[in-house]
Amino acid sequence: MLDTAYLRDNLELVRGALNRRGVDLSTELEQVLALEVQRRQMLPKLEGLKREQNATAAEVARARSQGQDTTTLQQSSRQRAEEIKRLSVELEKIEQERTRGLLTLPNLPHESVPTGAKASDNVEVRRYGKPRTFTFTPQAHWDLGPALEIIDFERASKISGARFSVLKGAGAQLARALINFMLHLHTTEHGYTEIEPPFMVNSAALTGTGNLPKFETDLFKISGDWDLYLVPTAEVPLTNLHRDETLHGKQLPIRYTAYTPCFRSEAGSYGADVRGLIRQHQFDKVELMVFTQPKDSYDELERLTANAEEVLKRLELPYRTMVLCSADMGFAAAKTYDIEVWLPSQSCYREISSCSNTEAFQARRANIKHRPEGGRKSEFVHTLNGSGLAVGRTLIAILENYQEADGSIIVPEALRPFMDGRTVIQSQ
RNA sequence: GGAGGGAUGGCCGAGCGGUUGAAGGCGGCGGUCUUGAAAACCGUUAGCGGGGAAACUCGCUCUGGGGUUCGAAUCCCCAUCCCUCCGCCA
Repeated sequence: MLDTAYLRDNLELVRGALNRRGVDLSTELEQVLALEVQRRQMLPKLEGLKREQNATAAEVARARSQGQDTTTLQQSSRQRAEEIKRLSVELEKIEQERTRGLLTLPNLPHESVPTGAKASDNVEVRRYGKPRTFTFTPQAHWDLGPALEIIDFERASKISGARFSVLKGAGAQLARALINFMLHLHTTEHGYTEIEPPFMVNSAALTGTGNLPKFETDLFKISGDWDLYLVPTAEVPLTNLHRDETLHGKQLPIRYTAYTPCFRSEAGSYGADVRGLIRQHQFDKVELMVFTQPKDSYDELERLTANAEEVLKRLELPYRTMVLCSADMGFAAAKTYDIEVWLPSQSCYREISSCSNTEAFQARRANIKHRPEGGRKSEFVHTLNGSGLAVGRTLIAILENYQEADGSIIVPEALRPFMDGRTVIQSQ
């Protein structure tokens, strides 16, 4: 959510920033502005009436204690009460609409974000490792997995449908090892506290992160008389951990990591990545999440991104890091780095992590503040999140990058302690 | 699923129609005393939104929403959450 005071004072800046996103939001913006003007006209009027009403009530009490007649006072007060009632109803309607409008406006891109119109305008900022040269034609994971009997797509579709998968034997073990490896790295070396959150969240939590009200169709909602959705990412429960709280300045930064499954409807992605594990309705992810003071948030974004990249370095997987252009960023983000891992079968880099600074956008929605040390006034924190990493896609990258001519998979060294010392995955 | 009991400031806890934004305690902050500290004592200490350069000032807030009333933390209704007991249960 954008700050209305900032919006009023920097209208042209806001217009320009929103335009950079490549969608025309001027109608929504004008509507919010008009409602804001109305609100600021009505508020003083209403407060004046309330002040009079309070004074009258005190007067009644005083007159009574002196045994005086109060019927005239009470009469005028009763009339004023009606007027107050009428005005508050009107004001509430205006505020509701204003908030609704505000909730549908995306975050403003940071000034360091390159302007662009599409994904191909994203800018590479660094690259790690060299894609391996194969002496044979590398297979895709959707061939390798079933051949090794560690991924089963057919049985998954029997029990759940398309875009689901079953991991079996060494495949299941590999996924579990990846989760443990990532959590171990982030908790012992990167300073994150591990959280196991609920895997279902309510609509208030989803509004806090920006998934609602605009993107309900991306979510799986629990049917029946429940205000619950399956988590699309651990970002939602982690960010909302401190909803409606004022944190102490010295507590910050707070760093959380969590493993959760993630559930996404993938509405509108028909035909895209239909094969394999790339785009599933359910996938595992280890998430990184930071609450920080505003002045530190861009340093923290670099740190968090480096923490995610470290996973790939340890696994010796080639990757590149992109800064997303203004049009390719998510709704809540002010700046986003995507980390893309090399997939030999596709001869290209594919997204495996997305690390964002949302600045105060989510904090304002979720009402998460902090009181700076020594400072009097509380202010909103900045929140950051990133995948550290998507487990399914990491598993794909390992299968494809570590495959041998015979279809077996070498287990990356860093992972072996988490795989009971196993060094290779081959068919039985 | 059934039967009860709760929700008050950072925390504990009083208040149960009229200067109560809220006693008291704890905690925090400042001071006196002390070589320093502790103890003791004194003082101070909620948030949010308007207006104002500021001093300050107005409004809202006792889980949330609605109602009664000139006036609600206090009375009534609804919701949410928590607790206890019973049933069921990984």
